[in-house]
Amino acid sequence: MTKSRVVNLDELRSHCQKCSLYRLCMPMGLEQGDLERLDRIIHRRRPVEKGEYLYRIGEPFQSVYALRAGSIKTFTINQEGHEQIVGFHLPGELLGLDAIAGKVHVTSARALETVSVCELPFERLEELSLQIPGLQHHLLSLMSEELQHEHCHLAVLARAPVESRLASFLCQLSDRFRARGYSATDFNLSMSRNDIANLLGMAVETISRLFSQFQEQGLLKVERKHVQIRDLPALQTLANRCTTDVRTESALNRQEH
Amino acid sequence: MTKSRVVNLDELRSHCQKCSLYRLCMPMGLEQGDLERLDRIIHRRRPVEKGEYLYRIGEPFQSVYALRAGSIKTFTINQEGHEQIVGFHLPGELLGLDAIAGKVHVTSARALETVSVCELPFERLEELSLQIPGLQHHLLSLMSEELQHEHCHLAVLARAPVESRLASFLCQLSDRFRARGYSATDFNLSMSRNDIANLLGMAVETISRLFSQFQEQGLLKVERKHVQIRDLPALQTLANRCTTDVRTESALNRQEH
DNA sequence: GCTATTCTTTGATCTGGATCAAGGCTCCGT
DNA sequence: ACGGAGCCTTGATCCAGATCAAAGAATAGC
Repeated sequence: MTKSRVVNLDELRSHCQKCSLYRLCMPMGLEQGDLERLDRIIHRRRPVEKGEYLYRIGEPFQSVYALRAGSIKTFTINQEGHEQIVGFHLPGELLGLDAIAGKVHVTSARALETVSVCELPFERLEELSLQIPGLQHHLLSLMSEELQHEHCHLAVLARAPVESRLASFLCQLSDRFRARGYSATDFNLSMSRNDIANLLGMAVETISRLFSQFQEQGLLKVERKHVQIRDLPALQTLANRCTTDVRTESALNRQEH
Repeated sequence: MTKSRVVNLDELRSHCQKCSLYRLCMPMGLEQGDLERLDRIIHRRRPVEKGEYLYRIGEPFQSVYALRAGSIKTFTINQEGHEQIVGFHLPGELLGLDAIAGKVHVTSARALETVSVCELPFERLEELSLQIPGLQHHLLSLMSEELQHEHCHLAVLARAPVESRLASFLCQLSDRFRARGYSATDFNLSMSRNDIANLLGMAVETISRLFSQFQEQGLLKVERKHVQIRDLPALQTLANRCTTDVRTESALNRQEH
């Protein structure tokens, strides 16, 4: 997250072959030729600034987006116009897959900081999936992971007391940073307390109080956006997650070959 | 739901061509030949009795299941062994897609009443998806719908007061029954109050009180498992759903060609 | 058909976390 | 450097809905 504020324009123009993330967003073991075919359908878009939208609810669905740097929140809007965050996204993740069925975006995606993305026109991606071995399976797997992840989130919202919710959120972030080669215990939150509260179905004030409480208990140090986890095992115990979150697990496996 | 208790053995042995549900579970517009190829990979399993498991968390993932008759609940188990229901499933739905990524089931599926299912070995389904036009897209669409549906559920759990939760649940059921050609206002709940409470993240007592309250308000009549919706619009207003739930919407579209 | 068990309803109480209120910090633009 | 607009924190109060308790249906097992 720290690194993501620096946007290297050369890097933006670079190809999958050189992208340190392609193991996360695309299947491993792709032939060189396949990687090139994939590369050819990808539009490398200019950076999206903090607060800008990658796509909005209701827009026609054309492409999915692979996040290369920075972080993004996705959310729905209910009938009162209230925003409900469904997730935060880190580099290597594919966004927009939930719009396949309706051909219209059902969530909005908004940059939490400057991000760079690869745009993958979905129809062409589907065509390629019929041809490149493993690509179809990879897409299905990614969606399946997302489903699993939502199951966990759902269980948290349905049952967990507030301490567990925040602990669970932090542990999950920790895992995801680790999977990306960043520190698992020392990171910046790119989202506001408000956004965290929204995701976890609680009030901002409660988030704030919990951060203070966790700090007093020696579980972590927090200053503004910066979090340093002091006792990850204790935090994990607090989190008591439904099942190990596979999203991070499989990302790790992929990372390690 | 009412009909589902009668299990016709002839029907169980019948093929996709004759199945009234194939429009729901499989893509429409399949060539006769394609439908036969699909049909050939399907195992028609004997009925699963109420309370029996279709699959359990941790079991190796081999197949997805198309529900033909009856209803099923799927749930995760948290570390205290507590069951968290993630959904109820009606005829025409495909179950088990969340296990693709990990090759292991991450939810358990348990019959709420006697059900019949078609088992589709997933590897063979994947192979077919590379060959039959539209099948790959259909699978992706189904998963995408599921994701959307979970987003809605998530929004309900995060924000909605109890009245909205139950109203939302009932409206959704109503829609899904309608999409299947059953009455949208008159149906039986195959799940217990406990299961409903669990899904919606509330206490059984609250569910019970709300049913009484809704009845007093003239929104519905409820007796034991049987629900008769009297004022669907009012219920929908109460529900105030995040976005129209696409799962039922697209099923309707498919039904009507 | 009878008893045990599980499911459902209703009432009374209690509490976790929301809401309300207010002051301090940051970061932004000028 | 300064002023203003959001953020974030902390404290005080309140209430929606959980929990506890108990009795009445329904179903299953014998």
